[in-house]
Amino acid sequence: MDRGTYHHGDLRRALLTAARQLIERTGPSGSSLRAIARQAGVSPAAPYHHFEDREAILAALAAEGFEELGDGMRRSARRVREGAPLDRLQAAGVAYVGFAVKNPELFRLMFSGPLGDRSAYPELQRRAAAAFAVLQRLVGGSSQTPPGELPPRVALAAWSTVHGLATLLIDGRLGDRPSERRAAQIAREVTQVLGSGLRSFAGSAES
Amino acid sequence: MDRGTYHHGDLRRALLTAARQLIERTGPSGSSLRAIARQAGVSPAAPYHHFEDREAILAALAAEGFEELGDGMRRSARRVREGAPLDRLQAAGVAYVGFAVKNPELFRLMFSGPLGDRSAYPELQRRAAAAFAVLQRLVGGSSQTPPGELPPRVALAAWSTVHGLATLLIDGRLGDRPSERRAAQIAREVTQVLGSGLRSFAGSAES
DNA sequence: AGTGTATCTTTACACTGTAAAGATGGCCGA
DNA sequence: TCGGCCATCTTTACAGTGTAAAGATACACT
Repeated sequence: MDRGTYHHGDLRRALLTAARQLIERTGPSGSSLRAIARQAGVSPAAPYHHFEDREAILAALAAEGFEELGDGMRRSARRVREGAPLDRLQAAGVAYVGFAVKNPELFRLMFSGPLGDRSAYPELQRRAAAAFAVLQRLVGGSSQTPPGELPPRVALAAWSTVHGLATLLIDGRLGDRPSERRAAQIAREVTQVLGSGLRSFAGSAES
Repeated sequence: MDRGTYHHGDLRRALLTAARQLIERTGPSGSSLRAIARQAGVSPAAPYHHFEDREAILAALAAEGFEELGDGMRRSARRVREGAPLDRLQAAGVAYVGFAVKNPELFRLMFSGPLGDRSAYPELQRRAAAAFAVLQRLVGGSSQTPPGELPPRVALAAWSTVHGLATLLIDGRLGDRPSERRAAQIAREVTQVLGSGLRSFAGSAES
């Protein structure tokens, strides 16, 4: 088969990498459909044979991002195998923030991106849920929440904290964007505060 | 004097309210400069006499948002005057989330909005810092952090948590966007987890 | 080899942000 | 009271955008 070796040779892939370069270099405003096509060396209308929309390109990009984010958290958590469960949760949280600082524009796209109706991209939702499930498993919840349901409050608190810190950092709301090393340090400090809270909840029943 | 009663009668104000309506109704993509001008009943080029840019309009809108956000937190915190400091902090956090759920598009604009170089709008930064100072005061820090400096970790953790929860909620990442009442309940639950963490930190020295 | 069809290009249109030049009408000094 | 000034708004124009429609190209399969 080897689909994707017709005229250009996997233009779909080429468009995605072009888009990723552009979005990280010039922000979402610089990654117009035409610019992406230009970067990939094709005409402005060529992408329409591989994607519904300009939005669809961005949605595919975001889906990739969620995949990487989930992988990163899993890897980090596994590296502290000997540690307590909370240490593994913290490692995943630090990885979460690290991903955001390393790919700020992609991260923005993945969340508050210009994707209007998110339910139009089920694949995107699926991968986003999978990324969150990593955190949730580390908190101790057994299975993943079906999309649309609220996760248990502890997992939600953990997610909120790292997510909030990540967006505050990349939006420059805490001063100039920090280096990855510095970001990791900040993330450790903040998650430690949260960890104290989680420990207090260890005994209580969850609603 | 009464500046702003020339031909149209305070077009600047009219443009801002038009923009606010549009952004909340049709998202940021629907609030083009031309659409704003149309809604205000003027020609597409008229806004340029009151704002540098399309971005400048959005920046002014965001600044208003921060003002309202800060006021809302202050008001909520003051209403639980008899409560413990942590209760007042929680009230402010719930107000933070409430504001986001009530004005989702404005909230998005205020933070990860399409404002490229945020340092180009010092007024915006000033008001954003003022809003954060409210949270910081409630945590117990005495004065406000100069912009560019990292706030003490406890205040940062508090901010991160409510901010993260707010963005997760309005981005539909936790299922359909909840009602204001439901959002407040979720916010209370999450901030309670955080509160346990803060209590544990009450005695430690802060770096 | 010949044909079908996915892929890509060309062309076109409505829309965007914004620059430049012209029109309008309220305000201030005479 | 009047004349002129100048802020305000409009008109016109241009480059860039997303995307629809029709035409060209070249691979794949019979």
